[in-house]
This record gives sequence, C-alpha cells and structure tokens, in this order.
Amino acid sequence: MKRATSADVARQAGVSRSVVSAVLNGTPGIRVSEEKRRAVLQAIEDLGYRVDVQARGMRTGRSRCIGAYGNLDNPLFLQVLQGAQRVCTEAGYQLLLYGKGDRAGEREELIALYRARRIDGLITKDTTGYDDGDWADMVHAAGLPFVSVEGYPERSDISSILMDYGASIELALDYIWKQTGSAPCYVLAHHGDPSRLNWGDRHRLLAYRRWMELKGLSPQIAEISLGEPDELEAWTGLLAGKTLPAVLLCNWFVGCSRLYRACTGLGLAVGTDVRIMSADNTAQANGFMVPSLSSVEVPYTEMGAAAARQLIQSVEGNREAEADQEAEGGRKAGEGREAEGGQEAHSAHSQSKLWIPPRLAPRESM
Amino acid sequence: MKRATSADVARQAGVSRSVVSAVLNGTPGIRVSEEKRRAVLQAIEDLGYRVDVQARGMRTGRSRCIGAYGNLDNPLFLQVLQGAQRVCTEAGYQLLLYGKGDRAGEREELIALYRARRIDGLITKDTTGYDDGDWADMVHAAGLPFVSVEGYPERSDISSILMDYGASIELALDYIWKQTGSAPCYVLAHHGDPSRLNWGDRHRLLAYRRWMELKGLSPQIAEISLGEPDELEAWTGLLAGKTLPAVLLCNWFVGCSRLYRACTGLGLAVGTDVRIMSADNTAQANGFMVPSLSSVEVPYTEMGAAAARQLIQSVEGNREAEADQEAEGGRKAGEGREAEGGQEAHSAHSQSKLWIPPRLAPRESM
DNA sequence: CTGTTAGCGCGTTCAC
DNA sequence: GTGAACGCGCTAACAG
Repeated sequence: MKRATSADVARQAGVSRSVVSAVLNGTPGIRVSEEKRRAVLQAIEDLGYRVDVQARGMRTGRSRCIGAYGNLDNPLFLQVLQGAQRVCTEAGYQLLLYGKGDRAGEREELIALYRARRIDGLITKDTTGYDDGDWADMVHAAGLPFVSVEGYPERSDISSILMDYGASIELALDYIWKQTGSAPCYVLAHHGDPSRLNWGDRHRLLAYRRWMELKGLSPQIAEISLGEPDELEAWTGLLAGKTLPAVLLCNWFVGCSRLYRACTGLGLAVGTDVRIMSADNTAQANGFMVPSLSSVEVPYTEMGAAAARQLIQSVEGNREAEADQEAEGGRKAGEGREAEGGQEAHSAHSQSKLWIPPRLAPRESM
Repeated sequence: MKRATSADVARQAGVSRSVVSAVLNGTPGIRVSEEKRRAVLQAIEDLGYRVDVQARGMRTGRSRCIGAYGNLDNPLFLQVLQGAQRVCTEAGYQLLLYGKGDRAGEREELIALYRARRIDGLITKDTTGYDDGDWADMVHAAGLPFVSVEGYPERSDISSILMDYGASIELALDYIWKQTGSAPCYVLAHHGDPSRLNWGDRHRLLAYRRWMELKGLSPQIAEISLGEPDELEAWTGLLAGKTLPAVLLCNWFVGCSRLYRACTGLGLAVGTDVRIMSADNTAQANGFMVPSLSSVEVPYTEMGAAAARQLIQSVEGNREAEADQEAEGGRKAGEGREAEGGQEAHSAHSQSKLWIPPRLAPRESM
C-alpha cells in the first residue's frame, strides 16, 4: 500500500485537491457542502491519509516545530520540556530538542536551524539571570522568535519567563515564622567569587534583608563557598556556632544536602535539633532525603508551558502581521518569514516579561 | 534581506542549481570543478544560505528527524535523550521529543507522525520488559523504523537496547563480597502483586539465586510491597530481624530510600550498622543521600546513544534498499518509503537485541 | 454559495 | 556540467 497523497484523497472523494485542503484547514473563501466534507473525511480515513508536513511547510514557510535548548544534565530541564510539550501538542506544534553541549558556536546552530526552516521559534532554559548581548543581537538579526526561561531578566527586548525570587524568600520566611516562631539564619552557598553573586542570589538576599528589617530583626547571614578545600569545616563551624534548635534557610538545594551531611557528622538530628528549609529547590531529591526536605519549588513545568504559549503566540502573531503586509504590499507566500531588522518583529513588548509565582512544598525538615 | 534560495546561490556563483545541490551533497554522477565548487561555497557564505530542510525533505521523502518517546516525569529519560541527541547531531539528524502523557491512543500519534513524514524513525524509552503486541503490529504495519530502550526483551522482530540485569546483580554481589566478606540479603521491593514481577526483577532474582548457589550459600530474600498501609512496619521488621552489621542489596533505588528512613527511625547508622547497596539506580539522588548510596548504574546515556545509532543505521539502510529496488524496478523518488508488509523491512535481524553492560558506582553506604 | 483550475515554493535528480 | 521535470499541498483567481 503506497502512501496516499491529497490527490488520492481528492480522487476517491470525487472532489478537487483544493477541497481536501479546505476541509483540513477551514480555508476562508472556500466553502464546502456538508456532503462533500463527509466524503473527504471518509476518504482520508479509508486511505489513512496524513498531510505531508514537509510539503505543507514548504508552501507555508513554517514548520510548526519549536526548538528547545537547554542543559540535558539538569533534571529540571525535563520539567520545562514537559510544560512546553503539553502546550505545543495542544497547539499542533512539535518540540525539537537541542541539548546544550560544550561545543563552541552551539547557539549559532540554533539560528541555523531557524534559517533552515526546521523550527519556527526557540525556547531556551538558561541559567538564572543569564544575559548574553551577542546572542540577543543574533536573535534580533535573524528575526528569530525567542523566549528565554530564567534568562535576560533585565533586557526588555527579549521575552523571558521568570520566577520571582524575592517572593520565594518571603514565602519561605512566612512559613518558617509560622512553624517555628522565629526567623532563620540565611545560608548563602555559592560557587566562586562571593562578590559576583548571580541575579537570583542577589534578589533572594535582598528579600531576606528586607523581610528581617520589616520584622525589626537583624539579618544573620552565613556565607559558604562550595568546592573549597575547607568547605566541610565551614559547614560544621556554622552549625557549632548556633544554639539549638537552629533554624536555617538555604538558598539552594545543594547547600541543604551539605547541611544534612554536616548534621550527621555532628550527631545532630535534622528536623528537631536543626530545622532546615531550601529556598529554591533545584533537584528532585527532596522526598528521598531523611527527613524529607521542606522547600520552595520553582514551577518549571508552568514556566515551560508559559514559554511555549508566549512563543507560539509570537510566531502566529508574526504570521498574521505578514499576511497583512502581503495583502497590501503584494509579497508572495513562502517569502514571508525573514529578518525584520530586529525592530518591528517585537511589536508585543507589553508581555516581554512574565513572572511565575513560586510554590511552597512543606515536608518534614521544618 | 530576504532569505536566500539555492537559485540565488546559483546565480551569484554563475552555475546552475544542480551544481549547488551537488556541492552540498556530493551527488555521485555530477562532477564539479574545484573552481566552481569554491565559487558556490563562497556564494553560500556571502548570502548566508541554508538549505530549506522542508524542501529537501519533500524531495527526498525523509525528514532527517527522529522521534523520542518516553516519560517526562522520569529524570533518567533525560539521559537517554542526551545519548540519543549526541549521536543524532553527529549524524546530521534532529531529535523530536514526544512526551508520554496519559491520553489514550498516544502511540498511534507516533505512527501518524511518521506517516506525516515528520519523523524517519522512532526511539521509545519503555518500562523494563515492556511488551505490547498491538504496538509491535502497528509498527510493522506502518513500516516504522523503531528501536525500544528496555522494552521487548523477548521479541525478535523488534529492535531493543537492553541492560543485562543478571550481570548487574553479579557485579553488585562481587563488589559486596569484596567489601564485606559476606553475602547480602536480597531486598525485593515491588508494587502490587508479587507473583507478577516485571522482567527485570525476575532476572535479578534469578541471578541472585544462581550466584548464591555457586557460593554454596542459601539465598535470603526479603520481599516488601510498596505503598501498602503496613509498609513501614515491614521495613523496620526486616531490619529488626538482622544481626548487625546487616548487609542488604536492594533491587531498586526507592527501596534503599525507604531503608535509610527505617534505619534512622531505629537509630541505626547506614554504612556501619547497616550496609546498603542499590542494584539498579533509578533516580539521580545517590550523591545527596547521607551517607551517599553505592549502586549499580544503568547506563542510560549509552543506551540512548546505541538506540539512535541503530535506528539511523536502519533508516539509512532502508533508504539504500529502496534505492536498489528503484534502480531495478523503476519506482520514482519520493515514493520510496512505504509499508513493506512488515517482513523485509527488517532485514538486519542480526542486531535486533543489543546488550549494554551495567556500571559499578561505589560510594559510602557499602 | 460552491467549487475548480492553475501555478507556485525549493531543492533533487535524471536524461542529455 | 546543464535543463527540465518532479514531489505535494496551498491559495489566488476564476466559473458555474
């Protein structure tokens, strides 16, 4: 049995190919009687016909495919993919995965993917506060519809889906206050130079200071450098200096994991002697910890979904804009998508930044 | 600046479009002088030309895209994707992600994707020992090039990438013997009916029994049903019945996590009082446990890579086979890919099953 | 209102 | 090395 084409369907249903297309796409301007419509659908069913997406794409200049770029070592990227995938499927789009490796010029390949009409737009899961001007320029130059998850918090010419790290800290602090009646010491674990905190850490720290100030309390901040040779001593030193029960809020899951270890080493019981909470969960191991770790969850699934929604809207918005231009200017179909000089392609600046609220996940450790 | 087409390149380089194509694809039968070849490459560079993959795909009947289907809730799927992606990129293929949801008829959509020429083949990450005859039939009927990761261990007409669970148990037992000088109790945690163990668990159990027999020891097997109301008592009961130090080999990461918890409840120290190992790691939390958990790792990255390699080989093999048929039979290009009745499409039965060895990951818990 | 005809888009490939 | 046909679906223009 050969692959059926629209010509086959048309023949079988006794209509012309245009009608087949019209039935499938609801083309305005071509009305089809109920009778013929049914005949077409029947023929499609009988022949097992599927539109050849490549032929369609060639004609329309679009692939109905969206690229997703991110670090495949990070399990959380999977949540972003999950959210994006759900939205894409609902909208009739496909998700093309492009894992971050360490090859140079990798992001250029993403642009190439767009120029090859393999994708209509791109979502990237970036590190918190990521902001690379060169990449932004390339995106604009290519006219690539683009949404960053967690990147470009401060650039209005790039669409981003962001979490409010300040709100996350407040959520945690309110919860801790309710649970323990006291305010925690804020444990700031970080890699490398402490004076160059990332965007998220800066905002978290700020929110902690502000919250403490509002309560009339003086902030207690412990700073720990991960990966240093004296890291273990730093953790035990931190714990040794506290009166029990100690109450700690950690900026990061990894810090909590280290704290659990230090507690075990000192014979302290997490959950009673030391109460711990993670401000932003960056792993999926909370439930496996003993005791399980309370945290604020970054809603990556929702962020991925929001990114896909925004991107698809942008892609289809551009499409309509092109259709309009075509109507008045006389450009031909299939030539529509092209570099716009980086300006008018971003007509919807209004929704450039979308903030997704964090979610509290109370468990046993506090 | 408009999108450049091959016609633009040809004009700029002063050649015909066929030459552009020949330069890019090394078409046999069309020889191009070094001079013209350079002119073409230069023009491509100048114009920023990229082949429109949809136009190419339409002509060749292939998308150079591979589908990947699996459960996006499972972090390990990410490793499969990573492996597959690396291989695909190297071979000039793209990976199309299709997350497993809970909609009915989801797998049919994968077939539809193939019929729509969106993908040339499919990889699925299945549950261990997955074997659905209906799906296998659909795959054959559609002529879909297909490789399952962890599924269909016993069906020779489906290609699979499998891990040797028996070898995994032996690896663990040898390691435990070396570390402790004794043989462990095998802890078999499972969901639901214990008489209906999955394929992996059956093989693990068998391997444990065989290994113990060879050593002249009598197997000790503890069976625990997850999710039952008396589950916690079962774990503590298991530990209470052991003389210390207890040595335990768990079939699954999740069981280990429960064991850690039970130990903490009983005041037993994991790593000294109770020595624990996970036979097959199914989470990415080993390093976060306190103490960190020794395990045998399922090499999902390698399995994904192997799946992609096998699939691409199969896709391109079919292509050549079609080209041959075409040469003698006179079929036209673009009609090549079609259902083959489910027989001759699988000429390379020889490599139907590929076994990937497990990997030992010793840490602190044993 | 309902539908048809014709031509297009872009890269590949075969006959010359 | 070239010219021309081709694959398949979409859509503008046109006709009953």
